[in-house]
Amino acid sequence: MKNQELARIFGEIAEYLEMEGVRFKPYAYQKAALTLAALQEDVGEVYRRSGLKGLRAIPGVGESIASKIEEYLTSGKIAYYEEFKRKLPIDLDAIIRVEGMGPKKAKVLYEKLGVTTLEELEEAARSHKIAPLFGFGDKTEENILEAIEFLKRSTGRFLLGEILPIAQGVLAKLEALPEVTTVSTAGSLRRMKETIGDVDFLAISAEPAKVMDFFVSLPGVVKVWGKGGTKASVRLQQGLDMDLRVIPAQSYGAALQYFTGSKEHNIALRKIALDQGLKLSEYGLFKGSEAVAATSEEEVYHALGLPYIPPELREDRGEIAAARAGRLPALIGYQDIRGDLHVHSDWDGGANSLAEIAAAGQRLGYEYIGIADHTKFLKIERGLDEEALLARNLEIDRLNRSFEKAGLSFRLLKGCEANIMADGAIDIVDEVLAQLDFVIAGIHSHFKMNREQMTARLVTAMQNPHVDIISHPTGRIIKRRDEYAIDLETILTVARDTGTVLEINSYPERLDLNDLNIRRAKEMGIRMVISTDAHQIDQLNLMIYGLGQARRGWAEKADIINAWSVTDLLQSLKKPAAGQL
DNA sequence: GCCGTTTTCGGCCCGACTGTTTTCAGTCG
Repeated sequence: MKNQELARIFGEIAEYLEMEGVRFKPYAYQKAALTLAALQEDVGEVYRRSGLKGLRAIPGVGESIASKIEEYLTSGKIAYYEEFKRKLPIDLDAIIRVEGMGPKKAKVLYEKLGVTTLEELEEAARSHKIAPLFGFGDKTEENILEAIEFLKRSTGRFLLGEILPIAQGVLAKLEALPEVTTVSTAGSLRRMKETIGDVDFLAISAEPAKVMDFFVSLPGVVKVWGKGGTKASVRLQQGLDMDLRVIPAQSYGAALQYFTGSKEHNIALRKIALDQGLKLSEYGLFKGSEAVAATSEEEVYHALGLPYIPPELREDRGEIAAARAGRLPALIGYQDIRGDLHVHSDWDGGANSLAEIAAAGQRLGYEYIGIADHTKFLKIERGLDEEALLARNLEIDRLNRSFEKAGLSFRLLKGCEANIMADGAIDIVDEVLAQLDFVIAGIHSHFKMNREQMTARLVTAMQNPHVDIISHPTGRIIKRRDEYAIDLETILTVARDTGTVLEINSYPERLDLNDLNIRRAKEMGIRMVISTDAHQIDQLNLMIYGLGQARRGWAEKADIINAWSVTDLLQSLKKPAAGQL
């Protein structure tokens, strides 16, 4: 699938055009890049099916970009892009990551000083060659060096799962201040993106100065970047930056909308405003100088003729068109989960007993928890063999009887997370699989197989009538390991045809399926399960991260089997074919 | 270069900040 490669190339072309000072074209290429990056279908498939005409039907793709896509698909290169790279052989990607450096400055530094890499940029600044240039100065040179230092130290974006607990702690402290009327997070955190750059807070307060003082002296603050009357910016010892803005109550909604983003969503909204003779900014929606809407987000959306759009959808991935057409999904809610189907007990490498897990599940208000212990191939996790699985089942039966006797509407379900071997076989015999309420199967070995083999391996597993769920289907570990080489279209098609459920794994490093894949699966009518993969009961709380991704993937209750009652859930799983038992 | 429930030509997102300039370009979010 070439979508991401093409998106990257068009994004770079946009930067090159920006360098040349070309007007408007960069915007067009940028838009095409964003559309391609978010496109569900393989662009090559679109081309094979409907040719240039099909490509041009993609929003933001016209005659010129369509022919460039064609050129790339047929020859592997785009001459227009190669020409730019030849003329301006700059590592743009690296250089514009330096705060304050953009394409224009990069071009000047290349032409005057021959700077093409981050190292050369640093060298030029250190030897004071930049300050004397026209349009630059001492301060710019200093800032470049500081920004490069920051880049070297920073680890890039943080996992949502690392940041949300920290942000919730700060939020609670701000909420507790008597001077604070209202406070909320904004930005990518509020949209539940899988990784977060920095954290934004917005607050209403009659005494902003006191709130600022409190914010910059929070425990864990190691540096105050800036502190003014209504805005402060700090760094925490974890290396994370946080911003706080105090907003007047009358424009809080417009500010919350604005600072929640995404940028692309906001741009699209402002266009709608313009079409209606209105102007949208962080201060409100204006007709001339009169504010039409500003105090709440709902008001802003309604004044634009749209229903409220939940933050998780605000990525300019079609949510505005859906809102206009009255076809926004009724997203699964954070309270809709009725159980967790992927929990490891101390029968395998997990930390807690079945009774402890059941008690934790009841505290969460769950109706069921599925015990999905590892199976025998996974020695390192003390995976269970057939005999151990059956013994564990007896204990689950015993516990369930005691819950029933106590009048509790809670039960443990008997499952396992079996291993999909290199040939697609499952490491537990069918007779035992058939005695479980559900079977999850996942890949835990041989990660480096080629695309055909890996796809065939998963297809074989899904065709097994005992396999109900595939865990962490793509295998990616954020910032550490890429997806397995798989043909996801084939996987999705077979999942649909065999009625196999795909997991949305809530581990912050996994979030697998991710938001875009969840959306593709949903559109194909594939059912999913949001699971924590908890190895200790504290991790049952990871559910929120999977839920966030499910919402970002437009999932509704009907798409997520553990938002259903235990009866509906069990009925929806595959039945072993007759004669297989 | 793309696009059109006003448009096939004339538009294309907004405001603030910074550092450099004597009125503004570049960058950022």
